[in-house]
Amino acid sequence: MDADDTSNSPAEPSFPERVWEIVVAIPPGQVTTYGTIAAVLGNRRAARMVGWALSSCPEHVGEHAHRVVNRYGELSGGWSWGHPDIMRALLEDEGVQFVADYQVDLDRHLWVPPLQDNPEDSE
DNA sequence: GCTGTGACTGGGT
DNA sequence: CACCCAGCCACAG
Repeated sequence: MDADDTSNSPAEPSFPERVWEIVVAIPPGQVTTYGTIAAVLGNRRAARMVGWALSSCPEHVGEHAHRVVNRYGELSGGWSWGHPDIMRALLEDEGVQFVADYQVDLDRHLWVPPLQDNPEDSE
């Protein structure tokens, strides 16, 4: 059989697709980290891919991207809005508390998405 | 096709 | 929390 079969549609969600699904599922007033999303997807080391996915995400996903921060709760991708202050305003508007001008209180707003179906990653 | 870079993380110091 | 190092994958030059 030929390997070129574009008519086939496995409909298998790719990595960035799953990232966007989780990002848009983050409830208001809550935040999550790149590593958490990557871990739920089954690849904790894929945190970089999460960032890449968000940097190349559709506009509707960008509406939720402000709820994604790094492991220290810092607005690492704040400049993607033109200025971190914009991202901070969005989070504060949802009731998120900050321990610094550009650092959220993870101990209070850290949200963990529901584990996906990933038999792999036994760490 | 190799190299550098990146919205990252974890562990050690 | 800060700095250094190593691992991870995808994309741009």
